[in-house]
Amino acid sequence: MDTPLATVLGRGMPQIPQPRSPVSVSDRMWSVMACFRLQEGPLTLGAISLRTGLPKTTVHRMVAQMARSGFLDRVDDGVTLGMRLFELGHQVPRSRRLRDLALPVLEDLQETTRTTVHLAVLNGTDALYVEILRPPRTQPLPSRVGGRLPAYSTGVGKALLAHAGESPFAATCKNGLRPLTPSTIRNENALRAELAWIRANGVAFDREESAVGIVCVAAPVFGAASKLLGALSVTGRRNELEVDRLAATIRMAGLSITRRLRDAAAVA
Amino acid sequence: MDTPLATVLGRGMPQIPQPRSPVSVSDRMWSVMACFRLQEGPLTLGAISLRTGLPKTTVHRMVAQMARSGFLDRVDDGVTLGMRLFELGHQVPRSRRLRDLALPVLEDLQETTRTTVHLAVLNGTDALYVEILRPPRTQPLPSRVGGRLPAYSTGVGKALLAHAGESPFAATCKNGLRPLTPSTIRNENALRAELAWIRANGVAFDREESAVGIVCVAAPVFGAASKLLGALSVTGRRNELEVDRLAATIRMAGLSITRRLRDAAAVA
DNA sequence: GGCGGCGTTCCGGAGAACGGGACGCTGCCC
DNA sequence: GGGCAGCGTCCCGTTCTCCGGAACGCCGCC
Repeated sequence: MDTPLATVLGRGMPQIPQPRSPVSVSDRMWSVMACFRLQEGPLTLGAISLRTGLPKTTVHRMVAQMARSGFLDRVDDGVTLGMRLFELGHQVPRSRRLRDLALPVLEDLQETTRTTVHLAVLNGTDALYVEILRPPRTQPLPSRVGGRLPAYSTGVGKALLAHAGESPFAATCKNGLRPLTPSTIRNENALRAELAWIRANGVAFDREESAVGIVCVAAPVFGAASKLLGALSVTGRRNELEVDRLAATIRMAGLSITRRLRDAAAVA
Repeated sequence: MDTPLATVLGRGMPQIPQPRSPVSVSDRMWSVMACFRLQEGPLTLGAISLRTGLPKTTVHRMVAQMARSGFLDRVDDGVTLGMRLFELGHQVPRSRRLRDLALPVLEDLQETTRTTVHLAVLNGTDALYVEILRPPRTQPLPSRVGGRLPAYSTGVGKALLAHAGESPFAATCKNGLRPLTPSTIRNENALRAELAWIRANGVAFDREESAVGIVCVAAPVFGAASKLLGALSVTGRRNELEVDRLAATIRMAGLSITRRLRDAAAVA
């Protein structure tokens, strides 16, 4: 994500005239798409060239091709991600199946708790939000469907990390624990202990670890063969949400979804 | 969409040994992604090879590259669309901006009418659903976020088509009007008249034209400079929804969103 | 008029993509 | 057990597509 393509390409580092590691077109296409940021308008070819480190000519050609294929859209003065990507994104089965089966339970949870409900999956070392239900007419929290946060710093993320086995944990430690707030876990051993606690108790708490003033309770969701599929959480402002009282409710919701997933798997 | 890649590639037609029209990798990648269908499990390499018309070896290599880039995910026994696509799909600005600004109004509409609310944009000659709000605990309608239907056959679609200018209308006629139900408009002149009526009245009705037993009322949404951005609709079962009584409400909602979009554009 | 930035076109060179062919594996059926 | 169909994978010579520097036309601005 933050890897500048120049690194991947072995460019922008003139001091080392490496034979230039072979780069697939697929890599280049990815890097072009990845340089679009949320909350930004269209990008010019020049901007894309700058961000990817690809020569202007190359960007020109690739954008033309990708626009023909529908990956990108040409708008009045620039380029944006294309509607075909929107379409494809909603067909990704990993998120889709989970979401569809979890939705009724999430709705119940949303209605009984009157708070914001999150559903997330683990992607690399990040928690990636798959669905968010907000109570109508409230100041929305900053979380976004399709957005991601480091797993160790959020409730859903820790619930995921706790049940995902050793390798994501190791990767997390290797990446380093950068604190988002004063309360974010910043120590490998503390994280290990926290995850053990989460495994033992079936819920994860987030006490202002991802954003100041925001707290949350989360529980994991499993599929057939006890495979970790995702996690759900209830989130709110510190003075409006009593996380301890909701722990049992969230665990319950997690188990409900797990049950639904297993039943669906049995039918299919 | 339904174009077999073999055609694009000039393959599979041995009788004409054309010099083989040049095909970009981007096209091939697109065709690989496009052969995944909703409600389907993972595909094997062989299946992808079959659907795209690409040689097995080529598919093997491309899938490997695309999986490395995150476009695809390798699962136990096959390949699926990757989580990165999910992520990218949610950043597409055309749908994102519209959705974000329309959402509060859609929620109000959902709450006051207690029915399913749709938000869609025009993509080619199809209506592409960008957001759907369903009343909790109801039998869901078949529509899907990220799904598409021919514009001429749905309420939102006709509202879009009516205000999209001549070219989408011409394309629609060229594609042919395939009826989805006995009530679907199947005549070019009838469609033209219907669209004129919609422009004059500001709302579009769908009386079981896209699915038997399903009716809907729709209205367009415009942005700055009166540019058509999308359309919204309220949908329900024939015996539960009185479309005529809701016409004014939907028009009102459409205008509210239009206003919000203009205000937001003025600020930005 | 000079200039910086934009998007665009051209074209020779080269390296990534291509795909036929062959291999090892599994599961199925005679 | 042998044959076989289908799977994923690997090898490797060919070649076609991608690559990107250079140059161009265009606008808006000091």
